[in-house]
Amino acid sequence: MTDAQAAAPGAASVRPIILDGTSAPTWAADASSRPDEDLLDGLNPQQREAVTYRGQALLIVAGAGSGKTSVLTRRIASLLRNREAWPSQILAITFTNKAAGEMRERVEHLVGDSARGMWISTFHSACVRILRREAEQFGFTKSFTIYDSGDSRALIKRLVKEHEADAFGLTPAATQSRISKLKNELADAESYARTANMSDPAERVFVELFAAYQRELQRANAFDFDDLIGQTVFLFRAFPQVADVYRRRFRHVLVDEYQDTNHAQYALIHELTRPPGASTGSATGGRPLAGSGGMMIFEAPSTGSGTGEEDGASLTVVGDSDQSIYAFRGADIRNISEFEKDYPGATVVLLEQNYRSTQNILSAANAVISHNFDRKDKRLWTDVGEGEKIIGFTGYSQHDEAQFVADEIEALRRAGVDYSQIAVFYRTNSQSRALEEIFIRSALPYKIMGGTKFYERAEIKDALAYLVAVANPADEMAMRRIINRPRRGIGDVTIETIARYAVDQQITFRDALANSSALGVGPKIQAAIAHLDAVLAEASEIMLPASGELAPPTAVADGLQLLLNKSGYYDALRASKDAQDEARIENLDEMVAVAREFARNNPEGTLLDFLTEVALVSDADDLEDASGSVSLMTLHTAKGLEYDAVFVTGVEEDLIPHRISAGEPGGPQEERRLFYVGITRARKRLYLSLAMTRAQFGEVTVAMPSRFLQEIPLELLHWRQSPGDVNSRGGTQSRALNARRGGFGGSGSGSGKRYGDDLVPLARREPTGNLERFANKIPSKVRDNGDMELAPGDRIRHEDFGDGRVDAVTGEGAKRVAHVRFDTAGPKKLLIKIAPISKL
DNA sequence: AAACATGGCCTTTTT
DNA sequence: GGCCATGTTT
Repeated sequence: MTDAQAAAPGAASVRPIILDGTSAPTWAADASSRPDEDLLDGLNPQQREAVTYRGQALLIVAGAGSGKTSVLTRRIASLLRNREAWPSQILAITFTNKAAGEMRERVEHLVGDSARGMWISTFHSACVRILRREAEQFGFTKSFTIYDSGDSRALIKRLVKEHEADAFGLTPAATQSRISKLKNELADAESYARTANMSDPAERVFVELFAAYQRELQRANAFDFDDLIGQTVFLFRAFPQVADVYRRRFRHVLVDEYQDTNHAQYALIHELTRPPGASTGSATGGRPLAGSGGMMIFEAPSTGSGTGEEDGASLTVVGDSDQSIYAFRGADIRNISEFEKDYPGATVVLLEQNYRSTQNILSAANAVISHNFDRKDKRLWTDVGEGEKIIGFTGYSQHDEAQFVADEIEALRRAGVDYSQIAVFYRTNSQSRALEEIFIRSALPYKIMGGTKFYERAEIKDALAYLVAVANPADEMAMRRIINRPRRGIGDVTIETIARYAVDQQITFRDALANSSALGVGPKIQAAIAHLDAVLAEASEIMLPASGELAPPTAVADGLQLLLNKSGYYDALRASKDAQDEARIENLDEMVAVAREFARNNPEGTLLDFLTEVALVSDADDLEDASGSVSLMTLHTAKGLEYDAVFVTGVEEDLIPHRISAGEPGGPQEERRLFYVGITRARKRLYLSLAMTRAQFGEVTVAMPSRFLQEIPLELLHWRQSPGDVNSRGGTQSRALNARRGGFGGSGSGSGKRYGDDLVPLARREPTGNLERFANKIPSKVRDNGDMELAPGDRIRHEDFGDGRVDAVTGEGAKRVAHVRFDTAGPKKLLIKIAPISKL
């Protein structure tokens, strides 16, 4: 979004009619001609109310799958269609960038181009936009850097070391999380010091660290994630006239996922929706009127709306306290539960009808969540019918469990369910590995959502640090990161020499490089420094042309390419013998491609825009679609999404509920909500799976079924293989060696309440095998069958599945896939290159 | 300064 | 099982 759009009509001088929302909308008498009639099609009465209600404050309590996104987008569309608001007067906050993109798309679909100029973004993105404009007001520049948690951890680590804070038991991680929590409460080092017990030396050191951290951020012209929100609030409070600009501008503020807002975000919303004008009093503005034929007519400024004062923006929040899963990062459920107190006169609309899931899935969800004692009772219902039973499965190991998931996905696929309509959830990111291994072997297309891996790779962080060094020369962290990458023979001693020189001369670290001859370092090192300085200077000419000029769209990509080439970064990787460095080159090429893609999508995008996007949209998956692939993600990432078929894996004690949260106040309840969120993502089919053993950092541990499983009524759940089946004597057989059970093997024998019992039919079991064998049956060494020639009819032997016959071979080269019918394990697809198979 | 070896720690979830 | 920090060697 450009500033030109941001400054669309109505920003300060023009104000459209705000309907008096205490009673029925003004067009109610003439329903037939209202321009938003079609927006109400297919909505139930509560949803209609949520779309059409006009007033200062509206809380929409939206149960899972109750159509809240639809309601929210239609509400925005109706404001626009009825000419109650200009696009530029709408601020909609979502939780993720992905959700923001989808909402924008849906609103555009409803109202077309007039959606342009709306702010639909996350809290963080919105605050960046505000801060970039206003940074000069309080000691920053608009080219500030955004520190992600990795960056701030690195900085804190350095400070902890410098302050020798570890002697007081302050680890970098603990310090970082404490600072983050405090910032979420809008505390700073001074205000915290006033309440802290300063006779405790550890407290004193912490306060010192906190203050030093904040100083360093300011010096580097940088904000961390929490600052983006907190400093915006600070800005609004310290400069009311600045705040008023935004208060006048945003007349309709809508916040999704309100149950997951923290105090700082709550305060921000409060500041934004407060009546403007207290500081300047010049509350004037023309008003556009809805004219026939879509013409806008502007009324002369009038004296306000009755009271003589301007109202605050109207606020709409949407949330569901049963889906609050971010307390760990400061989300305060009271924001939603006390909304009516915070906004007297607020109206509440309840959406309880679910349009997503079958009754069986909903009943299970209701049953689980009802175990949370501290909630208002709310029951989701549907009229789509019972649907399939929930399928349970217990694997012998995480790989066995993963194999079940893979097999079942193939079965769904054969039954006509598209891969893109299937998702696999897990509690912790590390669980994805076992699934990935099996999926790769099974040639099952998948996509990991939300894992920020790409941008966390060292080479990508290096590339970004080069860009930051150009964009924000004050950022010493970035400079320190790149100064010896690639190796230039510049070690700690030289770095400290430069840093000292910079302090002495009162210049930045970056500028100190320009005086390499004055540093008193050896000639080789001096030349290396001068070269780096020259490369950075050349790059900034490309990416940051002199004021007035506009950089060409390709500037960022070109500049990055130049930096990587002339710095010697590419050369160093190419010269390396390490096989991994080849992949690093590919990643960097990918990074350049991302920059070019960005230029295509944002022809006017600057280097800063690019860095902002990368910092805030850091998971690349938000940008790509997952069409044709199964989606893998954590339960947290799953919030807000829905799929025809959902697998919730690792439903074990110590995983969900996670062992760390078990002891925390409110922890088990939050974990239950997390499980609830997972369940309610499913439209038609839900699978709950677990493993009896799980390898956690080398060690194999025995896992117990999650307590949450017992909260699901027996009749809703069909165990394909229950925990009891697996625990029974003789039950340590690998599933892979068993005949395919085809949906009747387990026969629902186990129950959620009889784990470990021995009363399970054993007929189909074979007597061999032991637990260790299955604990980790994936060899870590890379296998390469790339050359194996296979043709339909060939007999093969697989390490786990036994003998089978090749039905067909598809794909090319490294991606050749064998379709094999195993004598006992049934049909499988195998990636030939890596499958543990041999020809017979 | 760089390359290599060892030992400790760990893992919750994310903008 | 892997990351990171520290220590040792060249």
